[in-house]
Amino acid sequence: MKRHRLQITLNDIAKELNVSVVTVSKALRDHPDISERTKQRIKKFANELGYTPNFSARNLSSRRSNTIGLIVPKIGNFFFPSLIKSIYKAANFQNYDVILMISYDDAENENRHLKTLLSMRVDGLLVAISEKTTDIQIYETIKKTGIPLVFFDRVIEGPEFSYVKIDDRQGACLAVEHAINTGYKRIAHLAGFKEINIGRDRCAGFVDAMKKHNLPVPENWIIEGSLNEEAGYNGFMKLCQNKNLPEIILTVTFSVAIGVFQAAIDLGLKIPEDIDVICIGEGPINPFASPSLSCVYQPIDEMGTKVVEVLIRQIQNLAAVPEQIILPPKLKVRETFVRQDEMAFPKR
Amino acid sequence: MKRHRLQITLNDIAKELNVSVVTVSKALRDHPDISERTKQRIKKFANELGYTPNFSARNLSSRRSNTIGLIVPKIGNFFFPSLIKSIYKAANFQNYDVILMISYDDAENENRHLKTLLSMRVDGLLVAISEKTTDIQIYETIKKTGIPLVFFDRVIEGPEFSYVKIDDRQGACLAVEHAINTGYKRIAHLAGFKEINIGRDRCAGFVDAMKKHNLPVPENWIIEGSLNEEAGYNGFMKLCQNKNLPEIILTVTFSVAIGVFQAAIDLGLKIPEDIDVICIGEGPINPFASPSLSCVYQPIDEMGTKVVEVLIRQIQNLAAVPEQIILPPKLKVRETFVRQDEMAFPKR
DNA sequence: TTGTACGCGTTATCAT
DNA sequence: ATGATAACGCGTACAA
Repeated sequence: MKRHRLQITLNDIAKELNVSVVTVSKALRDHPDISERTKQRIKKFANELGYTPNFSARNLSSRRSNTIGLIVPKIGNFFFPSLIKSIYKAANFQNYDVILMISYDDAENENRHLKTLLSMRVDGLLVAISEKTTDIQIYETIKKTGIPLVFFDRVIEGPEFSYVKIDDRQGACLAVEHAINTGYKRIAHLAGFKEINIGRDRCAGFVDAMKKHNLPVPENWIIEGSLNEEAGYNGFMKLCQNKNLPEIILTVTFSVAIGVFQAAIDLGLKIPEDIDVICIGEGPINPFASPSLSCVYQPIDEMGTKVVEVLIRQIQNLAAVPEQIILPPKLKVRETFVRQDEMAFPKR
Repeated sequence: MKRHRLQITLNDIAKELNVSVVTVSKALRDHPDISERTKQRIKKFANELGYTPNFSARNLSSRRSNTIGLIVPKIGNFFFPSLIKSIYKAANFQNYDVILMISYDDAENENRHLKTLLSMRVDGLLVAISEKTTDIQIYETIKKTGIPLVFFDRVIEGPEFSYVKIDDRQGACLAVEHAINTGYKRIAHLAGFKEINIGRDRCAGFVDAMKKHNLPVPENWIIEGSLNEEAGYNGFMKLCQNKNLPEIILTVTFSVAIGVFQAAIDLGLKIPEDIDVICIGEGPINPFASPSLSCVYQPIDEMGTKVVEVLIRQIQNLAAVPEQIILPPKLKVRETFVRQDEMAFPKR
């Protein structure tokens, strides 16, 4: 299996042009050392030969990759693809390439990807942890090694870590208060697991609002589960085993809401007539589907921009201490939906 | 901006353990040369130190990356995320890491990503071209350089290229014949641009079926556009400017169908009562949304598996000539929907 | 302005 | 079973 793919190197160009490797290297990188004339000559020739710099060699020698690693738990929903786009945009603007990996909400995958990205010596890491991530040892190690690391959305809390996230607690609270203002009193919550900040905080916000308005929360009206459609489906089914149904359900994510819709179909329940739904986070539920799904809007674009900002500050050693940014959510009564992914993507 | 991140190297371990670098290298890679005892000793120590092999150095020295580059046009729909998952699975199973890049349907992005991946010296490339890709020069160059390259779904046709795709023409034909069998005669097509195989072939299939059944196709009932929601929205609006409306519309993609649904809402048209829709490709349109959206199912999983197979064959030089695989589509009358992205993700 | 020498961390080859 | 040496392709420091 010996292959000889003739990748052009600086050496090849140098020999051919009767100059030194260094000259070629500098010329191609627009180093001021080299005269405009030779630069042009070298560039032209390199181009003709189809020269592609060797990332590894460059990386090894310069000890910089100009690359940041990005790990997300999933891409099958609305939220992360939008966020990824925003991160790409911000990173490219600063001349960083992004290497994207998907953990599929699995802690082992996440670990493996972290190691791969570390071995690539990315300049920094952007991570939204998986739902299953409980062992934070690797992150402590990374922290110790000094590699810039910023969490977003799904974060590990602790003074030593940087992150950018939504104020989930307030978000949930907003949603519930909206429901209450609309006239609902019997409210249930399909929650995320307590192990992850999102599940924890949003549930706390739910409880906050209910307490504030002196509304009771039957124990079995808070159902914990994953953050995906399946959890929504199962959670709703479970909820419906009770004799007394709530009037409205707050779901921890948009995906969970989708699952609820599906379950409602299967049970022959109409939304919002029989039971209503409100959720945190939005997505491409088609407007014709539910006339009434309100939600708490997450400032996705701002989050992407901010998290890249923070990371780059760290990469450039401008941030001495961890930064923790908490963005405000906003209530949004659904009208129409614009899919961010279809927006034009600006050039670098 | 001088940073000293102490990345442990083989050398560090070697010195500390009073062995040579080579021994450490071999031990960590389970080379048969090394005795079990020293292997254990070295591995244990390396672990304690948190050693992470340097991808670049390894890559440079071994001239293999064990990595394949993957470029997709978008991730904001159902199709590509599912496909990506299937590709990941297949690639990981063969011990390849995947580096994913997104072109956002922009030819420049695609080019830039290709160069980045080439510079990383990935072992092979998997590409679904952007809607805007017309200049295929870079692919010819890549082909000449001998780097394994396999297109999927959105492909560049030509005997010199390998690809795995759906039989789009037959798919469209199937869809239209289903519509005809259902009783529809007045059928329009929101098509993709002719520049891309998908737009071309699916439109041809549409025409095939109409001709076969002696049904007329008014010129303005074939409307070309992009493959996204926006195109569906605009296309439908344009279609509705005609005096005579079709009974059903075949959309080139699922995303386009979504756009049609949205436009229908805005126009106050009911689907399927006023006008029906059928499409190629499926997605998470909620079952409660449209009782009648049938579609042509694309064997996503098989496609992902196959394309990785073909690529790895090429990487291992087992395929002397380009391979072109065309998978059969299948008509699917929608009942319920299972989101592939939420399926369990098998470990490597 | 151009070139020389060396090192980056790893692996392959060839000894011992 | 273990080790010395030379690459891999490029960038930096310094010399010419």
